Amino acid sequence: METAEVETASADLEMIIHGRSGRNKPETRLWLRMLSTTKLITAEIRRRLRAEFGATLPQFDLMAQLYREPDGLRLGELSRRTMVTNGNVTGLVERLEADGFVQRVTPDGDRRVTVARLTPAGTEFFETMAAAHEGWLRDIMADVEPAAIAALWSEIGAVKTSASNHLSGAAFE
Amino acid sequence: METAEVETASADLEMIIHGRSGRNKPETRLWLRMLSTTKLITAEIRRRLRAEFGATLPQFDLMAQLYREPDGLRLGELSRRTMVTNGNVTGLVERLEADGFVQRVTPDGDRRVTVARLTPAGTEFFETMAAAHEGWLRDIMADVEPAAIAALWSEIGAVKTSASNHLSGAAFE
DNA sequence: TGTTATTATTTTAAGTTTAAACTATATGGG
DNA sequence: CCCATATAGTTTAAACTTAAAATAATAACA
Repeated sequence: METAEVETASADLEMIIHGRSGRNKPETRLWLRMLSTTKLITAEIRRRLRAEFGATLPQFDLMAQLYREPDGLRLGELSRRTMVTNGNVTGLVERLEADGFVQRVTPDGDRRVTVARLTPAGTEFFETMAAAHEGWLRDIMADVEPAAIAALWSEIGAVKTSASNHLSGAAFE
Repeated sequence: METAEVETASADLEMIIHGRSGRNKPETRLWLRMLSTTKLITAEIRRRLRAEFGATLPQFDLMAQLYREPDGLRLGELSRRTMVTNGNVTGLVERLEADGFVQRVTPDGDRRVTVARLTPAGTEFFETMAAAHEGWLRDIMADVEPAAIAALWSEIGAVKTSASNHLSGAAFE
């Protein structure tokens, strides 16, 4: 080991801002920790999706939404539910359609609308991935007390509600 | 208002997987809520950074790391701390350098190395943004009890630790 | 019936993202 | 000195991302 250079080791995105030495307000500290934790887990799931299924995380998310709606969803609705912009959904659906997992239909009534739905192959593929996904999360959170998991779920709900009520921009309801 | 169509309203990425009706395991439920909350807040901060400062979130994150290290950081170290891939850091630093906020230097000892550091303009710019950023977070979490914020910080720490200990891929320590 | 506005989706431009391949250095033996 | 190997960054290809502009179709209504 070299000289000084204390080495923070695990990617620390935390204690980033303000006082130049990490004296942040509680809200900022919490946010940085939420963000880094989410990034960590997201990266892990992304890696596994790719390695085991050759799929990307946004594809998985999109298919997850369609899985719950056997009749399919309009692209706009899909956009809201996945929290992905409109234009983005277009591309995602295109690629998934090319892979044979999703199908696009324009209903009779309104020709502006496009409805996307899973094909049988897409349904089967998603079910396999979803089962694995669930196992990964159990694994990733294996060292967390069940009580803490429940508590977190509810407390994060409060954060989500507060955030929803203080949005500036494009956020309805 | 049309017909039935219950309207989940706020973008629900939650209750996505498994049972086709939202009967997920606690770990999955927690994960989906963490993810959607993080996405919500991230989008809000991104919007405000862009609107008020014309900056992007990754740029802000990168500058935040450099701010803490007046002597600058090697690009590889910067990559680890921001949790952004190597190649990505290259582009980010390039653009920030073009804007005059960051400066690149190759030290004498090892010509493979590039160290990035904030310019005076970059430091000043970041300080302004950081102050606003802190205020936004206080605003966003305004309805959350201080005690809950503290509890969350510690419990999410447990999740982060557990996740760190169950990584499959490229994650050292 | 013609606007005018609204809604649904696509396109565009710029930026971010990843993983993998590539280019220089450095370093450590023979 | 030469070669194998490791290290630091950059480049590349494909995908994702956003915000904003552009299309297209429908609805509203004077």
